[in-house]
Amino acid sequence: MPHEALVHEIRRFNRFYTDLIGLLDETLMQSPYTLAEARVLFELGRKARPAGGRAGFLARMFHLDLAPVASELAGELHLAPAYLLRVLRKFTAKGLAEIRDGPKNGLRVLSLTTRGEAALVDLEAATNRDLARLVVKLEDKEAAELSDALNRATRLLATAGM
Amino acid sequence: MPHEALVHEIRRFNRFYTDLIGLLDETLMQSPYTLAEARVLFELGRKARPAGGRAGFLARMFHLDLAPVASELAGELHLAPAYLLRVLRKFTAKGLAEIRDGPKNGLRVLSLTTRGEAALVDLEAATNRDLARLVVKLEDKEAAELSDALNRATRLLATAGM
DNA sequence: ATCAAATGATTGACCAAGTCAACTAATAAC
DNA sequence: GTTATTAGTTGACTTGGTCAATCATTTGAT
Repeated sequence: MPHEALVHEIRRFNRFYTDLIGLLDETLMQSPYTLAEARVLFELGRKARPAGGRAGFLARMFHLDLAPVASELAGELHLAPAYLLRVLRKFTAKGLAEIRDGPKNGLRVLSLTTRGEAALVDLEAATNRDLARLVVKLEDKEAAELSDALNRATRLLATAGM
Repeated sequence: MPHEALVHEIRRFNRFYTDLIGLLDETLMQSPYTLAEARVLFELGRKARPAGGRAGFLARMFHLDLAPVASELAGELHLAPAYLLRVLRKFTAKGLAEIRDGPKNGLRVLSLTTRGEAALVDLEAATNRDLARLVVKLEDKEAAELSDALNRATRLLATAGM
């Protein structure tokens, strides 16, 4: 099969890339958060609205509630519910996040506090700084090529995976 | 700076790719090995010669005659020496690997037993099967494109990183 | 030759990340 | 109204991984 070579290429890339992001993870470890905690923080930032926050106009109109429910987050991050809860407890204890009862009771709606958003901004700044240091050596043309390569890879792997 | 957009693209790719290999890791978790253990097994297979002293078929195939020393392996895999040793102990207990004194005494030379190589073959077969299932949906032309994209990304990230 | 750093390996004690199973609470189904 | 389901929650526990102290071998200085 002609795909066998591709399999080996992917594994080679895997080794390479895993090593690379391993370096970035180290900076993440400098932060007061576990890898899992950092992922939760990121995902909350991507999906949650602030505690006091109003839903956006469209969101209200079409009942698109983007504030994530605990189980939803657990599913997306592949975290055991019990463990996610511990992480969230830690966050609430530090005043970074809030857990409130949702409209459908029994469900819990998650949100970042202002302080949580600040923490997220800090964390993103740190990882961005690291990545920036990594790519700063690239010529503009190379940067464009890398961007293109990553997009292609994503698109192809995604169509393969679904 | 024009690189800022690239940084965000890399992070997006990171999320995507991490998720993807997360799926593959799951199959790895089905195996009796930890992720760390699996990595040690892989690396031993890539570098170690079998106990008898001749290079194993994998080593021969890739022209690697390098019997790894414990500290070397710990460095490459970024594992704490103490932890690597535990993994190796587990392997020797199961008859998968051997630890012998090297020429420079004080150093320890590692090798896979025949049984260890068999275990490695099994493990590689499993992960290859998963990857194959992933890419089988690609047209030949797409497969070539993916291969190209991964190679470009590797090259560019490598030159950036070093 | 001898003693002092230095490097690598090893061990036991320890910590914390993550799991498991049992339980509560709210909703949905019949 | 009773049962079954789904989400959440908690405490007990397992185990992956770390830390600090120790042993062993080597290297370098005097």
